[in-house]
Amino acid sequence: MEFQYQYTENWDTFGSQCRDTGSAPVKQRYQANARERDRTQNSVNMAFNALRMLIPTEPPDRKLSKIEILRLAGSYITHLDNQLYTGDMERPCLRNDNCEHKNASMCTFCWSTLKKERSTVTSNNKFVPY
DNA sequence: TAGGCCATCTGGTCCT
DNA sequence: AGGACCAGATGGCCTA
Repeated sequence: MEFQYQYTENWDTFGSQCRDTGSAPVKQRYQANARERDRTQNSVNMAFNALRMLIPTEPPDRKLSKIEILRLAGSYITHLDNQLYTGDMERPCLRNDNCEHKNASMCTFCWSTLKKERSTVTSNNKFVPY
């Protein structure tokens, strides 16, 4: 492909280029690129931002990559599910034997809460964050 | 400098 | 036919 549909803010300039090349598909491709940009920015990224807002972190404004958002969201759902299962919101949600993880370790979110509550965590603490 | 992350472009596929 | 969605490619930026 000789013509590169690089992003430009100036549609007038781009339009004239289209006319110069006499290529209608070029304009269609440009418009498709613009739609895809808009979809990525306004749909995909906003969804990631909305999901990010629901994930507690320390500090709260910690920067998360998209893959981290997805992984932590999954972990957080598991955390909430565990708390719902035990019905105890005060104690850490230790995993039970029925879940896929056989070891009784503390989840990231309980671990984070515990660290905030205690100024120091003793080295012989049996809980292992996952 | 290598690796991770991201935005953007692109072409294919599916849907209306 | 045109738009939405998706995945691969690419290049730029940032950080350890």
